[in-house]
Amino acid sequence: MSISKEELKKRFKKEDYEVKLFKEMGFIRKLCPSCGHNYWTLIPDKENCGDTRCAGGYQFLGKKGKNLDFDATLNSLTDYFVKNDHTAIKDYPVVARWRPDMDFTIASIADFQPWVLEGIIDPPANPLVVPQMCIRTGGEFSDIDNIGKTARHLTSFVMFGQHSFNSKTLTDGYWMDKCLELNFKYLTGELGLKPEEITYVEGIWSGGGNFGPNLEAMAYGTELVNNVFIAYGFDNGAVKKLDMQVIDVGWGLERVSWFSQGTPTIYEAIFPKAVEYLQKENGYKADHKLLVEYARLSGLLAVEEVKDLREERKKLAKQLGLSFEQMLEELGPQEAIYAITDHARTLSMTIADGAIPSNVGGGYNLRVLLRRIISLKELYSLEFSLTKLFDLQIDHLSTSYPRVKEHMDDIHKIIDIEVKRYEETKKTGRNIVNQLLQKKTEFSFKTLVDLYQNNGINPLMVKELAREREIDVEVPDDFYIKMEVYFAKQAAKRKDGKEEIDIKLEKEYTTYPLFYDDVYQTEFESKVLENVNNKYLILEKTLFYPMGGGQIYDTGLLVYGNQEFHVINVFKKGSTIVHEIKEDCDIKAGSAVKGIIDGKRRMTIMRHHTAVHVVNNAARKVLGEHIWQAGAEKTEEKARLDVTHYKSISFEELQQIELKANRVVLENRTIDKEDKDRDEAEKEYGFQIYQGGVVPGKSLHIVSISDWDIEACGGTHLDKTGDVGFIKLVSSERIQDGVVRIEILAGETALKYIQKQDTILHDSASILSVEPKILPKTAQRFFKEWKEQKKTIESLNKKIAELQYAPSKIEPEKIKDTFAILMETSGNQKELIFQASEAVKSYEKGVCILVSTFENKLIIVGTKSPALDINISEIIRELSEIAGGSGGGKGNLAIGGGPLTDTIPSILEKAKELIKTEIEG
RNA sequence: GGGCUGGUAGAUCAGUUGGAAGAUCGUCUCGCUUGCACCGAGAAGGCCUCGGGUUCAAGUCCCGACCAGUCCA
Repeated sequence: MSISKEELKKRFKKEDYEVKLFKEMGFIRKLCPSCGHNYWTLIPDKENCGDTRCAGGYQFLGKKGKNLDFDATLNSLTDYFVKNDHTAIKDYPVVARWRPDMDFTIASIADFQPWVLEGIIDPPANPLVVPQMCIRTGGEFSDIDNIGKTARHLTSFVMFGQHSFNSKTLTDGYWMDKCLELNFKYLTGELGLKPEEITYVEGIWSGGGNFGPNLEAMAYGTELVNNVFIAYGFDNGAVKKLDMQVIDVGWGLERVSWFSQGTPTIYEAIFPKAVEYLQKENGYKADHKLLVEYARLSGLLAVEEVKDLREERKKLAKQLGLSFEQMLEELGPQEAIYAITDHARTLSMTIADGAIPSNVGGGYNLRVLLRRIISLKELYSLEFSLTKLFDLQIDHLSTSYPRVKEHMDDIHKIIDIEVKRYEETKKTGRNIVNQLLQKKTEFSFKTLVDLYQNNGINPLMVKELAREREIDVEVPDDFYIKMEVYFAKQAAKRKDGKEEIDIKLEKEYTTYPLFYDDVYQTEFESKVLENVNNKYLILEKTLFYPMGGGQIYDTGLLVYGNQEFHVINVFKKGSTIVHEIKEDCDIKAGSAVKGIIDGKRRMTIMRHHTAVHVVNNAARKVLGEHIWQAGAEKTEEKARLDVTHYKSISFEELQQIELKANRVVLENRTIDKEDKDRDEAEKEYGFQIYQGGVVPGKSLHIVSISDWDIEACGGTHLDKTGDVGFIKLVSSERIQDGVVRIEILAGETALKYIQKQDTILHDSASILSVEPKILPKTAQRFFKEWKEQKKTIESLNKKIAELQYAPSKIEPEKIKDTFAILMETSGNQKELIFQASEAVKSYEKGVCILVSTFENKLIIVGTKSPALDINISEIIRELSEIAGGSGGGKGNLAIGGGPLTDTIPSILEKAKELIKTEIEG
């Protein structure tokens, strides 16, 4: 399926790239001797393609162009493209809830995958532009460690998407000629470049099984924008033209802004205030000349090719006439400042859109970012206020992305909690390392790996702590790389969505969903459109709700003449609703059938579903604005709702949520349901409607509970909140860091649950013969008494043993100079141990073997004086075997036993014999 | 999504091949000393997270649940 880039390259000839613009302007095609790519230029004797490495680094630094800051760049691009017949649409959240395959939005085209690109729904406009904020915390573009060192990489950036869609039905778009014309006009007209300063480099873009030509615009040693034309895909190994051809141009907004300002790095071009704040607080003044020189050359860093930049940077230091150490000392703090400001910006953006730092998924990347901020701060002893830093970045983002400011409180709160958590981790880490240091002075590689993987203590922390005790711990230079080798990479098994039942339909039908019209209806009449294998029926219209949106399917009957068929599963295949029948069913296509759904079951499911919507907002009201739905399930038995939250929900909070939810039920609010155009709905209500993940389709089923909750939801809902009856929150658990699950019951299931709880309470109270309301107090009293009495018994037993086994009270048998006490007694194992040790205490040479029956088994305990040299463990083992068990011990004590309770006499007999043999011979 | 680690006194943690639950700090009492980590003597404080299983015997071994921490995609 995948073909190498080299092979793809052969498919594209000069003609495939020679757009109208090139012909009209007289661009000529040349081959770059440095990188081997073909490129287009207006200068006949141009020596190279103009890409960073070919041109010897960035040439625009220190050169002021149009001087557009972040927001001005955004406006400039938007205005230009709107003027040129594009529609500017609202950006999508950076948390990619509509994409099960990714955590964060990583490109503007991601907004339209999969449904638009697959032709299932139309794009919101065509052509369009979208200022899409994207998050990239690693992967093929840059390692997180390199942020700040490369002058150009950010973990969050705006991909200003310029998209044009072309298919049989989408005819308003444009293709390469127009795209390059627009591109050229923007670069020359708006950015003020001279035509001959621009080169276009030919390339092949490929991704996700598709590919196409692309032309990168270069100027002053930097790539400004890549014009990608997704035109081809594969069909059974053969190349085919795609039904939907898309222009995917992602303007790197920050890159363009940086270019126009010519600052040393992208960071001071985009968020100068935050960078300045950190510099000022620390009295840090970078050597500007050095910085510019470094930044110019930093473009040459082979970030995309190697993970570890160290070797590359050593070469760079040499070019700057510095030793590597000197360079680190000069630039280290500055690079840290860049990284810190970058990370704060990304955290602000992501948290605003509902992400939470955690230990799984995308949340983990956020945790790493925050921990890096703190580590870098400590490493360079930087002084600054985190709050102020975040405030500055929130401000910077909020001009163009006002929602960030709206979530300012959440951002501060979540950061605060996460910082505290990190401090806890470091504290326990310190304890563990210090304990290890008391025991040993050497740390093996394995120990270091364990500390890192299990406790989050990185090797440098170990080294640091060891140094305090003047112990040197050797940390390999390439620790992290070694570690990866150490753990042969476990192939991550991606769970592939859901198992879809594979049935072949003659064609795709659009089943009319009756269940939206009147949700309380239970009977309908319809016509069979197709019967597959006498097992699956397709109807013209149906009341049966198919599995989807976390709501379980309906069950019921289909009646044909006097025959009844049970519907046991209902699912959607495209726009067709398929009914699975339990019995063999030979109803022919075209027949009229009557459908009856299990109304009681449906009603329960609807109660649960509506309850989930009610609880969702109640949770938001109680816990905070950062609450987003992270999953839900509604069945007949119960409903559950997963929401994003940074800690466990307390019992009190759960009760508060329950109270608020039930108030909404009692207020009997109206629930409106309407189908709305997707763009219109998004525009009107925002992305908040996508609580349950995005539902495909051009139009959305919007369910709104008056003044409470609005969601795009394909499920069936009640007309009034009062119909829910009553909501009971059963429990909450933290299913992972950052996500809590609430279990919800509604209506009769809720009542039944309460009754069950009531029974438990009633039964417990009657056992103790108390009123239920004083049960806790009574339980507490009993528990306390039980503990006290346990202790009393223990101390009494000790006393009894002392008295009972005093030398005056017992008559030991004398074998040579040894006193032997062999007898049956009563008590549990612990009591026998007391007794036996008490018995031998008074003798220089004594041995005691006690046997007791306890819980239908024999317990045998033996003790001896330290001075007596016999193998007590062996004796007890032999005796225990008589009882059908085994035993053993160590030192002066041995314990054993067995199930045969009638063997006591023979055990005592044997005991005497064994001891005699041991002592006498 | 895939792993890994841990849960024992109020806190921080020991606990050997399964065989009598421990230390340090803190608390309390007494003594000494007027003091901001003083010293001495003593005491209280444990459903060893929970539920199963194996065993004569489980804090310890096996399975499951819950809680917490952590690493990687």
